Amino acid sequence: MSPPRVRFAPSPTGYLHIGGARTALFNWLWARRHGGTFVLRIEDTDRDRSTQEAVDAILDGLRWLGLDWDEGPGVGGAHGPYRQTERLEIYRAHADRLLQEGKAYACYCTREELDGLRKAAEAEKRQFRYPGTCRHLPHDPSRRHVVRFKVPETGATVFEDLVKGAISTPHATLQDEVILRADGVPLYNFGAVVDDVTMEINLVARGDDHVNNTARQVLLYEALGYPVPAFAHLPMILGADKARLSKRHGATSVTAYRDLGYLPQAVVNYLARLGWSHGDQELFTIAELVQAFDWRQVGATAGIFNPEKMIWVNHQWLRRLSDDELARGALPHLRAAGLPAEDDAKLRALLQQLRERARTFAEIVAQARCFYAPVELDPKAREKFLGPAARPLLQAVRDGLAAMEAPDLAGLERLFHAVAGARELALGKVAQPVRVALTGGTASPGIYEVVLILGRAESLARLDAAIALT
RNA sequence: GGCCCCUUAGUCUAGCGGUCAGGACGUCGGCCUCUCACGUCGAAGACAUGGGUUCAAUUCCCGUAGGGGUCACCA
Repeated sequence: MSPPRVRFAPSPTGYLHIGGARTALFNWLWARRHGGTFVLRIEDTDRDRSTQEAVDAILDGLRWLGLDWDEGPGVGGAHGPYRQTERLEIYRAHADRLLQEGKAYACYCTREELDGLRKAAEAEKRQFRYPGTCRHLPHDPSRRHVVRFKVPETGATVFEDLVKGAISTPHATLQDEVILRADGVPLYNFGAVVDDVTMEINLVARGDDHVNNTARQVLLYEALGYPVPAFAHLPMILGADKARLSKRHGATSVTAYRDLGYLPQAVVNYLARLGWSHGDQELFTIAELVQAFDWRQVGATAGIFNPEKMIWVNHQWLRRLSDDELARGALPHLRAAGLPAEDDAKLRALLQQLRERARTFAEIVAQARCFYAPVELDPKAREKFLGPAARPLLQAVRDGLAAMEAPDLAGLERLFHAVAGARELALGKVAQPVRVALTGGTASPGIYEVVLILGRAESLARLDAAIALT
């Protein structure tokens, strides 16, 4: 088989969403696996809904995920342009050929007439189908017209889908559809086919909301006399209620996950495993994905997006980050939250503690807050741990710490054990009040680490403040 | 509604005629322990349903039910 030429062809009507990202990912993986070409094409023929901002947002999302394209906007290529609105002559030429060969015809029906017929059909609870009004009319180029493709009335078109197997569509369910508007802008099926042909795409992988378009497209390839590419239709990604994933289900844009503090390789990992598998393996590096990906392991069933699993995957990758990567990744989020963090020893020590406890950069920010901002006392924690009984304990720890010139792990351990031991208390009886005093809450890294990260002076200050409250 | 596709635990999945139906997220419990987390040990939890085919069906075929998709001068 010749090297794959695959494409991702979003229409720029919004940001890059989770489903689109997975489609792009699978295409990209296949191209990279086999040394093929990944083409990015912008399908902006819906002029009312397409925007440049959306184009930018989509490119932005793809770049963040690391899905680089070999041909397309910004990088060019031998099959450009890569925006459909810049390819109008190409569609026109192909439509003219179909017209000349009698495989398509000019249709003069107005939108209003058609809408009327549609409404009538609906009133009678009939399935609307274009009646073929203009199918045999002589062509009059001077009249405003669209171009309609002649679909066979009988028979069926069958194609072999790489993930779903043979799919058959009876022609009776099809109709002579419009392929070119009066202003020369193509409709989806025609534009996609002409582009895929001229861009030499040999495998079309897309969401399975396109299965019903495929027969029409196959018919178009055949009418145009071009080879039909292979098809792979990926099952939809659904929300927890099994409805198509939408804003109702929470964040659906890729960049939202970036802002929420997810790692791109984690998003890629999760998305890859949603609908594809490789034995029992859950965690994949990008390189492993490229090496293992195959259409045969892509499942045919729709998948439900599970935020809990994705956050787990993210945690796995977060924990595996090098110290440098972790600091570099966390810093922007810390700063964005208004915390005066620097890439210094304090941050490194903190992150070392947090990487096991926080699953996203957002959680890192939440857990780092009390190390960079004044203590926000949790009322419940205060009530339970900062009562009168805590006073002598806090005082003892405070005095012990004040007596240490350079606190270290061993010294602190001795101090806490001494304070607890002298009163025959469990260590926790001392550690918890101190924890609340230092962090404001009941959950944190180990108490010695907390003291060390805060530093002697700040710890003493917080202890004093807490003692004053008891 | 027509047509197309799909159906293993709450979720993602392994399975490709004979398995105690495996793994992962989540959930619950034990251990570890200064809290949380990590780690670790363990538990509950699935082949939608009815017919075939076969010595044997989760696996192959048909029906039913359920879910999804699609029926535009949107993509």
